[in-house]
Amino acid sequence: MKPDCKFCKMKSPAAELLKPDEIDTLEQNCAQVKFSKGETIFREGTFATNIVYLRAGLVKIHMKGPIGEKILRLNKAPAYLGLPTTFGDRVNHYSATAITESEVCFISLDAFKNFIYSNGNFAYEIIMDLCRSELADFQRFTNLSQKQLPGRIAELLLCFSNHLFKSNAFELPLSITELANFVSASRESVSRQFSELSRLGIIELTHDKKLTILRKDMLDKISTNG
DNA sequence: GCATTAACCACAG
DNA sequence: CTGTGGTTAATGC
Repeated sequence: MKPDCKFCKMKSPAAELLKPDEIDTLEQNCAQVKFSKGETIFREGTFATNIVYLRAGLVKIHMKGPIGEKILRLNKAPAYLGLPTTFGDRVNHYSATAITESEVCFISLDAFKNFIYSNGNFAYEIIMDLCRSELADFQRFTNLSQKQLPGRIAELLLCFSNHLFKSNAFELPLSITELANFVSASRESVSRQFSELSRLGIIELTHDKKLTILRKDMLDKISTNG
């Protein structure tokens, strides 16, 4: 699909700083693709030949661990999906899979590099973006490794509610098994934890994975004391 | 010891 | 893929 970068409403903060001639270059070096739920956008172990930008949708970033699959984070549009995997090495160190229908722009690596060399403001935005996600990751991984399971689950639900969906009611974007891979726990333990939270009246979870947070105050407490 | 936490196994829906 | 029950190893009081 032919992109229309000039008038794109989903430009990244960095791309907003590109000059008109650079936008033209971007347009000529960018391909827009739709992915449906469950489709792989790029796969661990394959060559990373493009910059991948998520302009719509929700994506999970995941990699194979010694035991099994590990979900590293969820990315909501707008976001670059593969900067570390593209600049850090020639092969992808992780995979990206669409969780909802998604729209992705593949940008030629050379064009993107040239923007970084020639446009300092652009480069600065990219660095900020990378730093913010590194800080968020540091926070998440220390919390993950030091909180007990109830705290990890509570934190995850609060994150969904506060940042991802900005609502107290939402549909769980991942299966229980995936949630377990996300918080580094067994699927059985996660399942039990949800039962427990329901039993205590803190959440309500229907069979079609619609979740409502009834007692956010309790979740906050569990997340903190985790 | 005794209690708690969470993984592993098995089996049913 | 989920949910539950039984069992078990590790850890803390």
